[in-house]
Amino acid sequence: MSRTTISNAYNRPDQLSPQLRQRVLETAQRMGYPGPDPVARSLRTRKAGAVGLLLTEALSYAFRDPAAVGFLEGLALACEDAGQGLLLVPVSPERTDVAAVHRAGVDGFVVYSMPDDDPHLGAVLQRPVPTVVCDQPSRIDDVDVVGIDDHAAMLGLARHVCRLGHRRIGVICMRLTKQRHDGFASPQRQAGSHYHVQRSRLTGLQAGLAEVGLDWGRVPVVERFDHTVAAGVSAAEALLGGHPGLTAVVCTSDILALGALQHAGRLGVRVPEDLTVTGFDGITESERVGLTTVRQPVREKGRVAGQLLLDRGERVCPRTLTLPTELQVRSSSAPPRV
Amino acid sequence: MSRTTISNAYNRPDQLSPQLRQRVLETAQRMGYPGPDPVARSLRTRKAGAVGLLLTEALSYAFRDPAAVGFLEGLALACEDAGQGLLLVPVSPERTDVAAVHRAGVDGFVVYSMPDDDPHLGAVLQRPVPTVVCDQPSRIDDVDVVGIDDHAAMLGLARHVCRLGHRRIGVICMRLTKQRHDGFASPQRQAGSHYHVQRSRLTGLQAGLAEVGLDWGRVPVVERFDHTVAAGVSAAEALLGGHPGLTAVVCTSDILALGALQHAGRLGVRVPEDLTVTGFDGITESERVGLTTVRQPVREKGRVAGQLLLDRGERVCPRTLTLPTELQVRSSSAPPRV
DNA sequence: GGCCTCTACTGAACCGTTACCGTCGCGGAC
DNA sequence: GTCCGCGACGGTAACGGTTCAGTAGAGGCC
Repeated sequence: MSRTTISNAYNRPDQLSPQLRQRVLETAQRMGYPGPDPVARSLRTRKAGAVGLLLTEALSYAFRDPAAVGFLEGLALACEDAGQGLLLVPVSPERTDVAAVHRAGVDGFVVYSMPDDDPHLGAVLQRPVPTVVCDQPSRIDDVDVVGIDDHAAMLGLARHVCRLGHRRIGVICMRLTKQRHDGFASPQRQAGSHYHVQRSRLTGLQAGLAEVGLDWGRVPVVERFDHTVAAGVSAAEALLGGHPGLTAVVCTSDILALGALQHAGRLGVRVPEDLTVTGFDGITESERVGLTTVRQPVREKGRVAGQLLLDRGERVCPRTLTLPTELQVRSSSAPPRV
Repeated sequence: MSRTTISNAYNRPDQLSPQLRQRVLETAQRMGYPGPDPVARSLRTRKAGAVGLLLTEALSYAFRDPAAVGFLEGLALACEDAGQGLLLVPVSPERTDVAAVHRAGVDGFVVYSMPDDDPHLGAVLQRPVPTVVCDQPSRIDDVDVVGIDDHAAMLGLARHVCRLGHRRIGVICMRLTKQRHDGFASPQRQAGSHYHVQRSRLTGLQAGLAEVGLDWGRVPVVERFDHTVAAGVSAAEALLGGHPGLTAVVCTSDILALGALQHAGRLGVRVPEDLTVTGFDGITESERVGLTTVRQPVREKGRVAGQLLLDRGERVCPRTLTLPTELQVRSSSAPPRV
């Protein structure tokens, strides 16, 4: 019996008589044939049926960040709709081991918020498959980009804080380099950050403060490598400890802001009466605690990234999608005490 | 130049002289050869370099469940350590479309908490690759199993509640069938549940209540299809509305318990003075709100599942691992008012 | 009966690698 | 001078499918 007939029995039931098909399947069952091999099929059809995802860091890290999980959810949703798998590519955190990218049998890649100069990104671009980059500007041609306008969003938040009357403002931000650094970050360190998202948020903030004449060089910025509530606590401690007169703490993520709130609570500092605290992302928890923040559509971002990758008809020109953000003014921000 | 040499240039630098290798790579670059094709390589080496994961339902659903996210994190961690990818297999929620399982190019599968009779599970077992099943007993030979003892864990919780003196107890549980059903669930409906986890927790509870002479047939059990805080709220509303005399509400998940707490708060019912509420899972949020619950090591579960799949030396006999759980007594449980 | 069409099935060519083994040239030992 | 060993590289055959271009036979039509 010919191989073609077997193939048809599995893939094109209408191409052969039901009884022959039945006979083929029974025989296969009897002989312990497990059905067509997916890899061989992929080789021949030149379709892997899956999308590769490169996450920032150690995978485990991403799963603790609600924004990343939301993104993942949206992306998974898009893949599911298209019947495509989603392959989490193992990115060794420190190593330059790009082999995993080369070994990924996928029809396209989504790169989520990687440091600018990451070798993995380079490896992805070498691969002859379409790619969508998230939260990262791409000078590279032929690559779709989806993200938000971090600069403008943070500018809006800065204006809100300034309009309330705050002039003594401190900042807590996420990691700026791949190397661990916990402490105050100078303007040149900020400018040299590997992470586009953090850079943009800081420059947005800077622009906002400049509008009311504040000198960015005098604004204390505390950086934390870990992105956890605990890191937010310790950052707030360092910030308020070194600058007791601050009336507002602007954080570049909700997680860090939650930590700042927690620290204020322990200190007996009332929010917002004594201190204004703001975040960024709009995670679920932020609403519950009344955190003023910028909501960004993380789930939508993932979904759009997936669709951009999968729905490309014969589209050739790369697209750049900027999703809207929304300033969420809640109860953690108020005018400073006179 | 022979193909073998090219292959060696990429994969076995020690097998050829540096200058030849250099020449090969340069020529490849110049000719636009993107490096060895991962799919063809997989076909030849019979290794896909990835593990497939089947999640309960629509992927998107899982990402909202902290327990599932924790599991995913642990599994991703294990895969990352082994340099393996993690493929999220798109499981169409309602459809019996098993094709995605057949098309997944993976070296093994992890099946996470699927309904007993799910056709996808059957399709996985047909595939000639090792499989690890989670939170599900497996009569099937040749399959590793990892999970917790839901029955015993819930029995422990039940004893705690009974020892406090509660006798008028209501229950809120997650979905028992794939078909949507929101409302009270009779004992036979419980017994007919497709979800082993829910079944075990309920029988554990039943056993615990039986020890103090309570008739399970008289214990109201409210089922909710959606696993959200909002569903917990509405379930608590139905439960307390129909049975005003209850002194304790036992929930089979923390998420639902959070909803019950919320509903109690809105009602002005004090916890634990007027009402005891318990959960299950031990998610982060449960600690913050002081929820009495059973902590299960979700991350560890994922990690162990991955290791079981990847580390199997020449082990043949299937293994069953039962991870420990821990009763967490917090401030949401107390003796009933006299 | 010859021609044509249609259905049901088959043969052979690829898809892009890697594993296995053979060959070739060279230097050193006897 | 011959033989052996070794390092470096090349040839060939799978790996397990799908696809495309057939072919055999049945049946309809003139």
